[in-house]
Amino acid sequence: MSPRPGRAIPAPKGAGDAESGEDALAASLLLAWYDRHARTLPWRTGPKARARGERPDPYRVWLSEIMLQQTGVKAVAPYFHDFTARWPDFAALAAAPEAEIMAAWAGLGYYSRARNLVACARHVAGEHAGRLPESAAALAELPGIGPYTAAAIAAIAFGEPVPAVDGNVERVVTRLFAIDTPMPAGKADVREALRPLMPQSRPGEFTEALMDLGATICTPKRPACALCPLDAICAARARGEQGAFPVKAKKRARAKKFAAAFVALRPAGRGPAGSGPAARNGQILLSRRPPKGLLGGMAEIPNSDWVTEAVTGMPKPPLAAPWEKRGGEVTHIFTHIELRMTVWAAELPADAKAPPGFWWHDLSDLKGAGLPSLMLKVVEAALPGSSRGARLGG
DNA sequence: GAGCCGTGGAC
DNA sequence: TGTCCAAGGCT
Repeated sequence: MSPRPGRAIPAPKGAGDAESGEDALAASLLLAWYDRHARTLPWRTGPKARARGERPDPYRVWLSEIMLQQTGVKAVAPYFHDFTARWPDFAALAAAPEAEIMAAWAGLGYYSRARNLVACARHVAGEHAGRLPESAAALAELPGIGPYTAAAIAAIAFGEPVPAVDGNVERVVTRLFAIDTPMPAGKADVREALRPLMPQSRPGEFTEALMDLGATICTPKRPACALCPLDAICAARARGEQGAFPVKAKKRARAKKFAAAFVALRPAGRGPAGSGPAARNGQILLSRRPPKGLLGGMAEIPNSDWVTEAVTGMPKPPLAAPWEKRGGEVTHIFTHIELRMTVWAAELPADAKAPPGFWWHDLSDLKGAGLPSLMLKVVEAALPGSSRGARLGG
């Protein structure tokens, strides 16, 4: 049960202990590698500027860390640019309407992050004069900031030598020390194994180095051990068992669910009648999901209850109209649900009123509607081509 | 501790 | 086609 079976002699943990020789070596090797191979990312301060004493903007570090929770760098980058351009600091973000921020987050997923982002920004702006607290312990009190994010911000933005264990670090460290405690319980072992490695001088860069190593060299499949700075001291590598770490439990199968979506359209209220298919210049009926739960707080295409059996007829629509099945079926995969939505559409008169809680939105500004990806798929199925310009992953 | 909570890319 | 996974947090 030792957290570090790969080490021959456990390091003493007494107060004031210097790093063990092996720990210091590992940290030194990793930082030297980072100096040559650090990824350049929009929210970072690179090794050269760091050496001049510069630190990254805590607001940008915080924003990036929230966006990067369970989300790849490639997906985050355009959202990060958009957010920092529109809201450059805590005060600006705190002053923005929540619906606007939710719409800007649309497509990035895990929408509770956006709600917590707003709550956190307002708390920091209101209670902390627009500045983040600097310790991991204090950061962890803020909404949307858990153990990992608190440690990452504290280390990267404020220089606190605390171990931040994300998926990358988990993989690197379980392999380095051959830690075989199954996740997520084993995360505590990873944290304790990492703690004595944390360099006092460059904890932020050390944290970034672990993540870069995990993202580019110590990958889940086919790790590039020949290029790894820790190759010679890696316990899993010595055994030839890199693929065995980290140990994880199997995931449950996804539940299948069925529903119907209702794409209600009305022509533009004024101006010349459009030539060709009038719908793309018209409006679409939207509603808002309950504040919590799946897609909580997001705009949506009106839709039926989600049930476990295939839908045969037409469920109750949001308003009376000549509904027709159009665009077949949309399949969308969530983390734990596979959803199949049949798409119904109807053209309404230009003066059709939106029922209470619903509103009409211009199809020419579909992106501004802030629809999550599932709902964009529904629109695309009903009106091919209409979502051009929206973020649809193509 | 375990389930819930998005999305898109890689293999 | 199915599976895993990505800088996790909340309940």
